[in-house]
Order: sequence, then structure tokens, then C-alpha cells
Amino acid sequence: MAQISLTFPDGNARDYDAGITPAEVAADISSSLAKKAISAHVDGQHWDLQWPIAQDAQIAINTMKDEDAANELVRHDLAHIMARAVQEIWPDTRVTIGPVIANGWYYDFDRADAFTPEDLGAIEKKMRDIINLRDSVRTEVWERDRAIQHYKDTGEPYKIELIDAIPGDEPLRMYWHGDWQDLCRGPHLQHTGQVPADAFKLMSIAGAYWRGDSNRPMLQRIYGVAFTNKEKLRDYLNFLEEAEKRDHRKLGREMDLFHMQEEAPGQVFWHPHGWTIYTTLQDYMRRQQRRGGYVEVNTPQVVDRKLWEKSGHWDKYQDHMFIVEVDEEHAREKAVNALKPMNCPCHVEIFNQGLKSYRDLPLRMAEFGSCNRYEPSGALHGIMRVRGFTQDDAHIFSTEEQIAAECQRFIDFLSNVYRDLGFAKFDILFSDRPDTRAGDDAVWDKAEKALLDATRAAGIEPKMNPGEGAFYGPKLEFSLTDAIGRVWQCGTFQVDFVLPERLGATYIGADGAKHRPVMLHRACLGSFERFIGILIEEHAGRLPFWLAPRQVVVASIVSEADDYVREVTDALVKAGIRAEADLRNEKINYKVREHSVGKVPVILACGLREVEERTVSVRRLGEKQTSVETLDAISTSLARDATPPDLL
RNA sequence: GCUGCUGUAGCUCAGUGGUAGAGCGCACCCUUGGUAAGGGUGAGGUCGGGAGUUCAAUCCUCCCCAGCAGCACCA
Repeated sequence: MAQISLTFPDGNARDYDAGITPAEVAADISSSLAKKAISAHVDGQHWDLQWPIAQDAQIAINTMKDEDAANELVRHDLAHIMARAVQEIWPDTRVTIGPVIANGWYYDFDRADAFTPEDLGAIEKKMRDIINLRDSVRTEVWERDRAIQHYKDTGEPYKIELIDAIPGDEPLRMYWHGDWQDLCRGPHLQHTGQVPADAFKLMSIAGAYWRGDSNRPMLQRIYGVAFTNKEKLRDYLNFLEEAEKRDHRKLGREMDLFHMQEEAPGQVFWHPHGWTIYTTLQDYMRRQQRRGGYVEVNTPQVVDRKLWEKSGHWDKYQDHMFIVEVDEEHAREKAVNALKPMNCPCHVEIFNQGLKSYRDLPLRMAEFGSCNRYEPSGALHGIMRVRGFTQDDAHIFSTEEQIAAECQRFIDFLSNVYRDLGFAKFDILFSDRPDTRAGDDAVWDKAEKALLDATRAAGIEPKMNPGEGAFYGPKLEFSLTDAIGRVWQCGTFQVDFVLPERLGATYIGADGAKHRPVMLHRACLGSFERFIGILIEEHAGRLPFWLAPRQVVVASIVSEADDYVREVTDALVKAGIRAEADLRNEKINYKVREHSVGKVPVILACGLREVEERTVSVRRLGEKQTSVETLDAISTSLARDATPPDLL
């Protein structure tokens, strides 16, 4: 068979059999090429095609090797179809932007009336109508003036603002299906009928600021999810349903771990079971820190505003601090105190007591630091984002030369801890200088270079997160993900040349002169509150045995076994296991169900047989079958399981 | 903080312009049952808080508080 050669935008050519269909080519090309238009000559005909090259994109989507690319294509076109549907139903709506996101897309609209949940159904129906029209999709390249005039005529101010933000030399691509039109880079399917009509769903309406700027008008955002076929949509909706069951707020109630109430928004009432997790985790972290060469300190809760002014926190964060006014006289003098929102300045004050030598460095100063921040009401979220929390905070006072080694040492420390706690994978982001910051550019150049070099020296190429650093220095963020995919910063490592300067920290160098130490801020868990929230969701409440608040319930089957149950429970407690007896007058089925729902990892049932044989019937959470073991054997094996991983 | 939604028993939720209901849980009684809900009886609610409209408000209106989703923020 004759061969044809197609040349792709990256300059590479590939040979295909002459009978190749465009769909097959589409299936073959990589996603990196996917976003580009492809020109080719086949059998004397000129193909000038938007990707994917397909007569029927449904084929292309189903055969595409890169599922992400297929999803992106579908979601992208659905964003446009939804915008068109909304404008057809409510012509007074102004369009803005509608990007593809994880699992779907959103589109932001400006409209006087609020969308209602019922509207979503109407929009979905209209979208299906548009899909059925099979309007062909075309793109045109327009001159800037023409586009601006067009949007003036049609009354779309947001689009004009978008065009103004596009650099002058970039051509403007206009996307069309039917009479509907949007400014868009592509890529696109060939006609609206190529979008699967049964594999998308509109999920929610929310507010969102135009251009992410809280000083600009708030728009209405509609979120949708979409996949290449309805099975995948169903799977995703099932996943969401399952994820809801892992929500730490729900499990916190079901497992009786903590509660929160109106009188103390953003603060946690830890119940006995939850506090057991907390203290077990804290004991573990304290051991890790001792091993890691840290000294532990503790600092005041209420601190005069003067210290926050010196550190620079007052200037930037006073609106987010809990102010404590002791009496009217103090208030008049403006000698106001604030609840400690972070520990850094207090640690510098400890460092500043007495003269420090270069021989003291690196000085790793840790505190389980209780902090209070008046977080905006809308930011609060269960125990993940709270107003009162405890950081596993530490500041390492070091020389510039020691930064790389300390960074490496911390990454090792954190990796080890996260692995012990069941997190094999985590994201690492590098955040550099924000717009509002302390310290001049030379200092920032130095700090950013030091941190990035140190990170790379540790063998890590972090993702870049521009402009998101702390006001005093660049940071590494170590993030974990909750049940439904929200990302939470937990660990952090920050290089700070600014605070030691502001708070006058010095040490005496080998040369006998005073030098300025570098301050490395670091937290591993971040806060106990957030990390426990993540732990609960990650493990769906089934925490590793050593962390489980209730490890064993010993349940009687008949009341004649009560004394034996007490004996077994006592033996386990003596062996260091969190065991409790359940002697209630209930059937064993009932007890098994209740403790299973409560995520108790091990249930030991005892009836007359066990009393007779001095054994227990062992049932582990999630397992159907039981086993019979002697008291000694189960006690030994559970004691081992109850030992924290660092003590094994 | 912003937009939208929600707030009824410990939990999950139904309901109505004439001061309330279910299931689970809880208490008591019966039941001693072998691995995910045995049966009966009973207690429990100023319907988030305040104001207004009304003869009458849990229900309608306004303000406040808290929560949920998203945005903004996150030292």
C-alpha cells in the first residue's frame, strides 16, 4: 500500500498508509501536538484542520490514546455550548471566560438576576438542543479593531478587557457555532454534535470575582463536569458520593472525635477520641523532633502589639489578629495586645537572649505553637481552616552556608513523617516574592536563589507558584489533598533574611564580629487540626492502628462471659492498647455493627466457648471472617500493632 | 469579606399562617442472643437569634449569627 507522509507542527513527519482516516491520525498523535492546528496534503487535497483531525470526533474521542486530551476537548466545547445556551435563554447575560478545569469546566457570567438551581436543568436541556443542532464549529482570525468593534456592538465589555490584555501581536481567534461566537484560542471539535450529550452535568452555581480580583465585580460561575462517555460520568458521580462519606466533618461526628459550635467559630472542641489522635500524633512528632536535633520551647499567647509592629506582621495582618484590650487606659495609649497569630517573633526573642555563637548554629527551635488568627468567615472549613490552631512550628537559625543542608535535612524529615502517616505522595511548590513584601530586591534574589538551589540539591524540581511567598521570604509548600481533591498546604520551608534584621538577631562569628543569622521557618504537619482532618479523609476514618483512638472493643456475647471480658480488657490495657469492654445487653450482631460503623479496628468477641478455652474471637474492621486466638497471642500481636512506627 | 444556598429533637430529615412529626440514637422493661440493626414503652423541640407585618409567625419581610459550595484571603 502506498504511503503518505504527514508533517506535524513540531517539524516531525510520520508515514501512514494511504488509506488512513483522519480519525486514525488523531488517535495517533500525541497530546503535545493536540493543541495545534495541523496542515497537510493528502492525495492532492489540502487538510487544514483544527485538532483533532476527525470526520466524527466521537470516534476520535473514543480512540484517542490520551484521555486527558479527549476530556479537555469535550469540556472546552461544552463551556462554549453552555455560554451559548445561557445567552439564548437570558439574552441580557454578558459572557466572560470559561476554562477547562479538573473533571469539567466553568463559565463566568454577568447577569443582573441570580441563577437558581432550577435554572441548571433548563440550561442543560438547552445545551442538549444545541448539541443536536450539529452546528459546525469554525474559527476565524480577526483583526483586533474588528473584534473590539464587534464586542462594542454586541455589548460585551469583558471581552474587550480580555482583548486589551492580549499582547499586541497575537492574532485573535474567534470561535463560532451557529450564530454564536466567542473569543477563544481553541482547540475545538468540528461540530457541536460531536460532544457526547449524555456525559456532562451542571453541578453548581457560585460567585467568583472578575479576574480573581476582590475589588472587581462579582460574577456568577456555573460549574460543570464532563467526560467522554456516560459511564465515566457515572463513575465520577459515584466517586463524589463515596468521597462525601470520607468528609472529616461527617466522620468527626460519627467517630465522636470533635465538634464545633456557633459560640466559637473556627475553633475545635476536641472530644476524648479526637484528642487521643491529637496527643498520639503530638507525642510522635515530639520524638521525631528530638531525634532531628530540635530543642523545644514555649512562648506567650498574648503579646504587646509593639513586637508585631517590629516584625512587620502588624502592618500586614492587624485586621486578621485577635486584639486584646486590657482596659480603657491601655486602649487610649494604644498599648494593645494581640493573641499570638504565629510564633516566629517569639522565637527570635528567645534567640536574642544572651549572646549566640556561630558554634550554636544551626539552632533548631521547635514549638507546638498555639496560634489564633481572625480568619475571614468564608475561609473557615471544618478543622482544616480554623481560627485557633496549633502549628508544629520550628525556626532554624543558621548561616547562609547551612541553608542547603538544612533544607535537605527537612525534606528528609518531612518525607519520613509523611510516609509513617500513610502519605506516599505529596506536591511541592516553590513560591517566590509577593507584590507586598519586606526586604529589598537584593535580599529576595539571595533568598530565592538559596532556597531553589537547596531544593534542587535535594533532588527535587518543585512546581513554580509565582508571587505566593510569605512577605518576608520565599517558601516551599508541601501540599496534601482531601477527599474530593481540594489541595491543602501542610508542610512549609521558608528562607527569611528579613525578620532577623528587623528583630535584631545576631551571633558572634569565628572572626569575633557580629553577624546576622538566616532564619528558616518550617512546619511539617502545618497544624495538628488541618493534618488530622487530612488524615481522617485520607484513611476514610480507618486510621493506622497506632493512631486509632479506639483500638479494640472486647464484646461479650452472653453475660456469663462478662468477667472474662473484663479480664481480657484489663490485660490489653496493661499491654498499652486502647481497649474497652462492651458488656451491654445487646446481641453480638448489634455490637459488631455499631463498632464497625465507629471504625474500631479490632473487635474481640467472647462467649462461653472463649471463656472455656481462654481464647478470643477476633474480627478486624473490613473483614467478614473471624479467627480464634489465644489471649496471649492476640495481646502480643496487638501490642506490636499499637506501637508507633518510629518505635518499632 | 463577597455571591448563592441552608438552619425544625443528639443525628438524618419531613411539615404547616392557628405554637410540630418520622427513622436512628437515648432511658426503662422484656429478651442472654455467636459476628453489620430483637421487641415493647417512654422522655426529649421557645422550629438559629432579634425586629416587623398579622387577630395569630416555625412558615411572610428585614437585620444579625452560624454552616455549606465557590471566589478572594491564608504570616
